[in-house]
Amino acid sequence: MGKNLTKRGEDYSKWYNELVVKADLAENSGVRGCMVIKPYGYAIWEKMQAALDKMFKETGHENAYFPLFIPKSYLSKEASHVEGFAKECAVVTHYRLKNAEDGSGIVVDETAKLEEELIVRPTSETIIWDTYRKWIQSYRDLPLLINQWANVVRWEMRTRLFLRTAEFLWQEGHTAHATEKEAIEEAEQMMHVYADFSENHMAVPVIKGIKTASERFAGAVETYCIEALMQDGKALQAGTSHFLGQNFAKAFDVKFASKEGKQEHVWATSWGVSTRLMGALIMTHSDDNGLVLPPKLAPIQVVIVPIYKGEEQLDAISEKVNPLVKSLRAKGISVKYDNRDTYKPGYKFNEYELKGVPVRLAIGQRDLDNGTFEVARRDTLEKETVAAEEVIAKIEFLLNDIQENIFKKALEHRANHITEVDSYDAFKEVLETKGGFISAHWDGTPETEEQVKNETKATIRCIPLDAKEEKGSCMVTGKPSAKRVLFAKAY
RNA sequence: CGGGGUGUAGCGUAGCCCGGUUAUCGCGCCGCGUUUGGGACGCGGAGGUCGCAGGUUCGAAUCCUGCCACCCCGACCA
Repeated sequence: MGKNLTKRGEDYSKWYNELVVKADLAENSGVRGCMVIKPYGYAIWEKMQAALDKMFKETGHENAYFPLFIPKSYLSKEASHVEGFAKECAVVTHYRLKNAEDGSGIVVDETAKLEEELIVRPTSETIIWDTYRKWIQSYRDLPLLINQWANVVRWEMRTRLFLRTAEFLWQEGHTAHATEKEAIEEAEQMMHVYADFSENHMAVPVIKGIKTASERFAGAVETYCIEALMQDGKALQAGTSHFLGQNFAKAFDVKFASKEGKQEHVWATSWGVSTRLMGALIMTHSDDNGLVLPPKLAPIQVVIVPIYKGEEQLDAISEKVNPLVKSLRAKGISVKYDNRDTYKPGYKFNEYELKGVPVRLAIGQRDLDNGTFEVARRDTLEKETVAAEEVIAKIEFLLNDIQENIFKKALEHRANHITEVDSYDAFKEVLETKGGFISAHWDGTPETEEQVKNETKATIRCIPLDAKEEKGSCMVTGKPSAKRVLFAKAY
């Protein structure tokens, strides 16, 4: 690890992969492009799930579950959807194996060929809309607001832990509405929910915006997104919410009888975030000592490390620690008292720093004598000695303060890495030297976007929602432009 | 699928060009003892189809052929 964090390019990639492994979050499974999420990593995902799920419920959504397998014909019903996903689908063609006649092992039983191949879902729009047709008859059945927690498979050429794995965990919301306006509001609402989660739970600042036509989801009319900026100056799409118009309703013939008694196609949205968010979390906050977790998502918020010689001292320490653990837990704070005698304190300090535990308490003979604890915070690595009777208040303060502080830090970093440019030369210069988001005028054509991508590898991350109207001219073609868009190299 | 690279113990590696004792070292693991306020130390120990299959040779981790896997760069992508 070491100084790699502040560098760009390959070093950062290496640092990230090493950090993930060392912090015990995940590993390559040996199955092409798939990862094993280890218990500590999964505990973070569970915290994210819980917080998101609560927000979905608060906005009126319910959870359901749909099949993993999708008949091939479903996928082809929506033209642009199939085009977008066809190249990365795992396909089930047979349903049985048998022993090879020459004894060489297990082989596919060719007589067990499926009449119609099944696709392992790369996303569930098609199978869900096929089901919605049966569920929706009347305007009284609308809106239908459903979310699913699931795994999906996309056969990516190249994969990377958390950021792009062949199989990943996510949630996908799929809603049906009576009116276009309501569906658009839903798509916008979920983008705001994602932004809220990202900033207030993950402490990752994001920019809300809409995607250009070429970056749009396959089958969507409009794609809303939140874009985050990593410490190495590359952008990461953290979540998307799509207004699907009537595309899927028409493809799957989902109609409802309106109040007026007319048959109309419903209006749809879909939205999702994935385990990629964990990648965002890691790459936004971590430093050379390891992970830095926001207190709201840390599986362990406080760790207590005893420093002792012999059993007697440990007992004396435990006597002080046990009631503290109890009262912290009563306040809903997750605490680990690490009294393992197989590791030394120094080892434990490093271990929990690597794992990003926000607050660490240490207590030894010196503290017993003085009635104190040593309190250390992960974000700044500062340590101080706190009187035992003040320690709970101190912990509560720190959990809030760390949450705010790491967000502020990330926000500052991002603010320093949004650069306005007015010429293509300046654009290239900033992209090479500083990276980050580049705010520039664009003529609105896919051709120009494509040209920039081919020449610089930067793409338009989004047209920010809050972009102010500003007359300008495209940095490439000089044609008129009404507002600036954000370019960046992305993961 | 194109271009490059790498496969040696759980992990990271030396040895390979120039074939020749019992395959190197570090981390980790196990045992005993001393340690414990920032990744402890000493002594002892276990652990290997040198990616796989052929070939050359008295002899192959090393040379040759074929295959496989993984990594990096492209195209693709949450």
